[in-house]
Amino acid sequence: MHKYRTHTCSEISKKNSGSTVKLSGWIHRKRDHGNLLFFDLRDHFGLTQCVIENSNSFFKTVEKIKPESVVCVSGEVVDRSSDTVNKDLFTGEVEVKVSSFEILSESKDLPMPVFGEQEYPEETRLKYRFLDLRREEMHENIVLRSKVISFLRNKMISDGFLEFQTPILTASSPEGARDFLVPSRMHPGKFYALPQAPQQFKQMVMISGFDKYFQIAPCFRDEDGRADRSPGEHYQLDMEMSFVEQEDVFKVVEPIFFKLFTEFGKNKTVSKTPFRKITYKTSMLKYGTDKPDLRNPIEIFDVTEVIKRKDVKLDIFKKLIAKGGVVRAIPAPNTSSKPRSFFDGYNNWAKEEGAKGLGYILLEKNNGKFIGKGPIGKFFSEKAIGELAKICKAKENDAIFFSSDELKEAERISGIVRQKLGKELNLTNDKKFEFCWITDYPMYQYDEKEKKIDFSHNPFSMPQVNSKDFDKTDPLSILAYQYDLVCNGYEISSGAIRNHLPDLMYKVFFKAGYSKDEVNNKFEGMIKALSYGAPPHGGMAPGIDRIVMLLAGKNNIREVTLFPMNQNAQDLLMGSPSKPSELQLKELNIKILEKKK
RNA sequence: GGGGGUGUAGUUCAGUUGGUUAGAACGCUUGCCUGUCACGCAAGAGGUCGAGGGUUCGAGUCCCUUCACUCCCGCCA
Repeated sequence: MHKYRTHTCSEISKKNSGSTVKLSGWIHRKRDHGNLLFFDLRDHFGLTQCVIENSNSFFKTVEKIKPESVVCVSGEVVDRSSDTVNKDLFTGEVEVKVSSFEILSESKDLPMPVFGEQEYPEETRLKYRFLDLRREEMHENIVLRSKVISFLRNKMISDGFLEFQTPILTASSPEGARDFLVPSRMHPGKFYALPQAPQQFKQMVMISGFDKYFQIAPCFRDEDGRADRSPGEHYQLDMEMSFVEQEDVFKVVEPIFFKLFTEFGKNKTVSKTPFRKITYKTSMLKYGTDKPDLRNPIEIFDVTEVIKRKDVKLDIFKKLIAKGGVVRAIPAPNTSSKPRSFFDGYNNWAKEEGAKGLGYILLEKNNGKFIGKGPIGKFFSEKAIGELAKICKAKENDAIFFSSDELKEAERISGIVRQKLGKELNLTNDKKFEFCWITDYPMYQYDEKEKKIDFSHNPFSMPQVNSKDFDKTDPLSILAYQYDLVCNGYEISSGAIRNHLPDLMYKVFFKAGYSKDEVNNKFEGMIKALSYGAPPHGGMAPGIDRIVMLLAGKNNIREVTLFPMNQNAQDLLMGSPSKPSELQLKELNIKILEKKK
């Protein structure tokens, strides 16, 4: 007989009745009747109830052993009487009558129980992650993560992609997030950087002629955490293809996501392919964000022209428009009968979020014509109200919120109002995965702080203007072949067709203030590689953690990560980051400066 | 770097207008219990009320400072 087990804890059934089995696992839960004791034995696969009577020589030991101790049990499989069958358990028709009992590893009193669904403080959960991971829900999330990664790997391989590893110790890149640096012992004063993404490497792989590449790639960025963003490190399905245009990438990626979310999405409906394509500009207008939650049917409208009319007397908005601002309208269906407190609540909340305020008007009908109620209703003529309702596709009994400010701020506020309305009015259907592509990102944006033109996304993206016309074009109007994949309000992936033309690369960087020498200096390898025959190529890099989070129905990335760091970028289980020894520092030629207070 | 929230038993929480010995449930310990599956019953142990300072005759409660965690902003090409 095997030393530890003949079966797992989810295997035995009536078929095994009468035979002797050996099981190993954790003591999940004990029910001690004094002279008769039940315990559930748990392993990765499931639970089996074991029973022992006081006549048994192991009885005292079993009574004393603490939950979560690991034990090996053997005994006869017996049928339960019909009134003691547990239908909630796979193995609930039988139980194991303990004939021998061995303790393999004892547990101390638990800082948090494995049994039950009670919530526990994250600090405790992270400190005792191995206990937290034994809990049913976490265990399932991590299994899901593994299955998702297997699915993706299999799919990529069957689609003709080759899986490669790229360096972890690499060079710092001057763009993007803050780098993690690793001191070099052999080159005192010099540092490696951990890759923020294998961006340049994967482009080199294309230039090296491998045609299609993918990798489940760790990415390191020294940025602060969020609920949907781990501090420090995360994983991407990094992929790149040669001789492709944007549409080719979409055609490869869409079926992957459709199948993945259909298979693992807990029966929620998934957007049919091809996914909707929304330009960045349209998305910012209609949804106030470049990661719209399309489960929410509310759309935002620009009503600047209506407010400008002579028969609208809203001077506050008119003044903002005169200063170059805009007015955005967010219709709130069937809310005109809501109490004043509802609207005041939104106004106060918006102010807390940094808005100047949130005007609103209630649409009612009189003799078939719209009239505007509410505090600012009186400032609109009947004609203006009609026009407003038409633009906003509003109906009787709808309310319309207004956000007026400079463009970016008006977009931001209208976007968060739309989100809040969708949620609070129960308009957002949470039984769906709504995918869309956000396309045509601007190549540049104006950096107000630095008073200069800067890249808005990836500087290696191909601009939608050719090299000949590039210098003649207003840089802020130049779009890029740059796209994001968005699902339910989360950015799932970013991607682009890359700029494979060194001549155009210099021009692109020049507009953002980099001379040819600087580009040669900072991207020496890239420029060199592009100068010896580079195929047109493009790809993307979906974030795996966020995908699993969506599939698991969670809104925190730590729920689907084995050993996450906390928000302060510390690993409470392993105790990182930690102080190096004097010897380590000496070898690395590093001296720690005391922080000034 | 900034803003919000939370912090009371091992854990989840309650704690009135500032007023006697800070409570409940789960967990733990002990005892009883042969059909439970959130077993039941009884008893018991367990508290620097995050920390420091202040106001007060008196502070878990009010004020100030600080720390931890968390959410958000900044940041994330």
